[in-house]
Amino acid sequence: MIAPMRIGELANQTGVQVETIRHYEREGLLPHTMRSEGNYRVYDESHAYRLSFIRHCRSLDMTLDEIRVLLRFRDAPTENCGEVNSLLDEHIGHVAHRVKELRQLEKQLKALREMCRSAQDADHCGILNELNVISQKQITSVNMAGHVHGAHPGVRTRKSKG
Amino acid sequence: MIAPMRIGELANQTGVQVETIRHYEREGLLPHTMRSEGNYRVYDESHAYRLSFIRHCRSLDMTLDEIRVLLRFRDAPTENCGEVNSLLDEHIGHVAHRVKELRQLEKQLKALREMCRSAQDADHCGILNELNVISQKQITSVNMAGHVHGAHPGVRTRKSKG
DNA sequence: GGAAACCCTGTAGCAACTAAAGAGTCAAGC
DNA sequence: GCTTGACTCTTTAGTTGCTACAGGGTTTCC
Repeated sequence: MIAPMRIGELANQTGVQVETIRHYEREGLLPHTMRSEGNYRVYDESHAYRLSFIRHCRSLDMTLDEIRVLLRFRDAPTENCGEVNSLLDEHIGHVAHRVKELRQLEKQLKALREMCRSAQDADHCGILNELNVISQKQITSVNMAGHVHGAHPGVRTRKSKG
Repeated sequence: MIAPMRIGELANQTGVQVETIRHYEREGLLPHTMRSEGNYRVYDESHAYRLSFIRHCRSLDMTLDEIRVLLRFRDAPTENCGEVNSLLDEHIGHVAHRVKELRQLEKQLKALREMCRSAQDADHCGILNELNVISQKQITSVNMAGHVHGAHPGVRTRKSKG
């Protein structure tokens, strides 16, 4: 039995925001669904699965483009999946690269932090001094090559309207 | 001797793109400078230092907001710099957190990759099957908490106009 | 004096959403 | 039968830190 549902229920079932679902439709990751008389989107279980698939890929930090490729193979089960493998290999490479970068960064930051173990006047603050001094040298040394991102996410502060 | 220069020379001296410099001015990280007769921005060494400071912080993956705070203390050298310390501590925390996340992610991806050691028909592809199966469980398990970002950077492909 | 190199402002694009405005739909209660 | 509230719709703008135009003005050099 295929239970039809509206976008709100799909959102509840999957834990994905309503706006995000509509966004995925616009982006072509979810199909344009049937509409009810009142022009509401109508979903069933298969959409829930597809959406979960997408979110799982996202939780693995894949881009929507990458996911698009995976969905293509998911939709065409007889095709050779070598491309799936190489996509994943590349993605693993990016993640590994970013890990290396961030660990280096962590080291640098901790060294910097050591410059000022206790709070003092800012003109004696080792941190600010150090940031001033090194400036010239390593600009763009850690310049986010690859595709695994910098230090700041979507910063979902979620201040909400509580 | 303070050598005045225009934006292009500042860009050359610091290795920062012209547009980026203007961007920092708009964002209030660099001051609105004097203008020449022809309405050109006029810079001196102090601007170069400030810009290098900013870029160094950026290379440490700080946000412009964080850098704004640091600049405030850099500009007011007599204030207590405890906030500088805690800003850095927080930032280190975010980076460390993201490193942990990414290493976990790397593990997951490698495990996933093992599901399909050789290319085969997609309906037998262990990767796609696995992505379908796990879907339900760990949605939002790696959900980019903190502020150290996901797997994809500004993707500066830098295709350029060579 | 004319071309090349530089600079200006303003706007739009990237990724992957998130939020909000302004309107329509639907179920329940009085 | 009418209102209230929850839900949904589309469209648009905001987030971050730039980057890349378009369509002009200025300077410099030959």
